[in-house]
Amino acid sequence: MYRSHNCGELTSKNISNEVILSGWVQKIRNKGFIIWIDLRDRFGITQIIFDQKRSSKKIIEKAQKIGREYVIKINGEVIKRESINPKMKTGEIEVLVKDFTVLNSSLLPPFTIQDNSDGGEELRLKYRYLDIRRNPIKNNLILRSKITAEIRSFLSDNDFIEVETPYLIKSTPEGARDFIVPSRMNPGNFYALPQSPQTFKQLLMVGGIDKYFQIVKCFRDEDLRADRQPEFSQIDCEMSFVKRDDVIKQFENLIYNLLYKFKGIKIDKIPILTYEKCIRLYGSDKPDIRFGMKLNYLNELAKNKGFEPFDSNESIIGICVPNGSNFSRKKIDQFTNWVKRPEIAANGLIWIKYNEDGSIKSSIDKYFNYNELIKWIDFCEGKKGDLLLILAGDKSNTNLKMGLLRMEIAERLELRDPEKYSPLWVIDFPLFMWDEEEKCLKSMHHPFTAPIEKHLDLLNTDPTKVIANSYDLVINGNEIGGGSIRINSSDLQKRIFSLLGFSEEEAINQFGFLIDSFKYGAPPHGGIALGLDRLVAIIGGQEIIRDFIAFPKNNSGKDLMIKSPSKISSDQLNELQLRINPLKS
RNA sequence: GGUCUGGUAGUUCAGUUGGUUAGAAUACAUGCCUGUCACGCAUGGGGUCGCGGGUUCGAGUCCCGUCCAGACCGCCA
Repeated sequence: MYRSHNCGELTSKNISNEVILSGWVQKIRNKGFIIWIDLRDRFGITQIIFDQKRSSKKIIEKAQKIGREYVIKINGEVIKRESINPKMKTGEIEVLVKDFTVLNSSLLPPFTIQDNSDGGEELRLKYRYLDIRRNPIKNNLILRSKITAEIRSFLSDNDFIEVETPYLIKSTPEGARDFIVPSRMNPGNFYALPQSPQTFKQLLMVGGIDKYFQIVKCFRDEDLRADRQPEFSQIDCEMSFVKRDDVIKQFENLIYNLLYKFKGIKIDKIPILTYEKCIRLYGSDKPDIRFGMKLNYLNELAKNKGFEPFDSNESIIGICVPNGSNFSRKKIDQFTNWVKRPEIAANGLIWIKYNEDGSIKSSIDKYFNYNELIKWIDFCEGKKGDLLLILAGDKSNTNLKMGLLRMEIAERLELRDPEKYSPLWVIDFPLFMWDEEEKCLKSMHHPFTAPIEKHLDLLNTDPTKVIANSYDLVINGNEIGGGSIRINSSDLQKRIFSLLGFSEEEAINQFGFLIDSFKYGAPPHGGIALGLDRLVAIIGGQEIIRDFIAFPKNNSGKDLMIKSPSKISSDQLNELQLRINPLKS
């Protein structure tokens, strides 16, 4: 028997019990007359003790050879500690070791296995199996497991059934780059890994499944970010005979349940904002609404007053930074430099301090008088002590730049409270956007998204104005999920493909199975997909998803532990009838 | 594909204007310590300064190239 108890459960109730424990050596405190070892397993830490007075010489000598991260099995008696540790769950007791076995020794780990490890990111990924022994990672995985279980039970209770869809599917030009898998039995042909089970879940609706879900891996061959991995998990759902508000209501309940169960927070009804309003008020389609600092459009007040930077630009936008009037010149310059970086490429940042004493100090004092500037501050809903920051630029992107600045300021001022949760539905996205590079329309969401009913005619006259019957779920500035009511008519679907520049032949070739299925009584349907990794990270109070995934990829899409991706043998290439043809760079 | 930042002890980092034997903390080893729990004290070992080239009397430090890592932009229907 390896253990009678785990390392997290013994308390003063167990005093004088004979127990067997197995685990890893977390920490050795050798005082000479006594050796204490913190023994760790998944459930916790129990202090075990070797004592000159109470243990045999042989055991103590043997104990001297134990090292960090050795796996040992001990048996002994639970005793009350002479000095208790109130910080530990098991802090009232310790186990006096009668005998022990080294089950396995350990090399010295390359970083400390502690909550605050000294290990850097790269090293921790290379030795991920050691990193997982640490509480922060282990607890993230436990949280993920619990959230996943909760989601499964919620959806099952709501009559959803889980159906698996294939991973080896067909590559299509729409959307992100596919990961490609060569087919040995069909040389020269390739499977693609799914970016989402989109078409399959729609076919399940045609198949009468009605309410489907799947917690499913999806794959996108695009560059990584803190919140983006090439393989990621989605809570993929689809429902039949629903309208937008039915889907929103159903998943609002799910989010309510999760935040209540895991954070103890009862959220109000989730607000709904249109895409147009999001962009106008926040300069983003995934705004963080935990804090204010909304965008204000100052054209009417500030233009044509003889200040060239305003007069020569299409858009003048201000935001009020709460309690920003006491910022040093240096701090404001940091923001100016930030917006001047090539990623933002603003010309400059104008600042106006509305001091606590009612006075005003600004970078444009020479051009505007007190009364004018007060009007601007009023217009931007500023109050004494605030700082008004203004960007001027093109109509098309100045609001987006201001949106980025808004987030940067919030980040630096720590306005993004990790204990606060502000979900938001964003609706009424445009169905299409114009791709300037390829000179064609692209789907904003995906080509199976239905337009809102009253815009069906607009498809023929002005497709860029058509609003999609879609919805995104945003939490704290993170896009957690998105979905739509789908097209279920083969004619409309064909029409959309044609607007996207597909020839009839291409559309049939790539999505004929879906278009055909719609001819056999496809019910009205819609759904949503939530990013599980992001959702778990957000509930875990973070925005970096990496540590909520057991074995993630690094910034360059590599697994540093197994060293993938890697070259394959020439035999494997031959079997697949493939040849590597390096392109000149 | 682009911009920026970094690479020095097992680990995390410091290293001034280019100048003697490259440091700290932590980890590790040894010894001491009669209740530790971030134990304490003493001693000790530990370096291809990412790699290659250049400038120089002299390079961890300056220049060029390259590799690796991270953040961001593009990209991510």
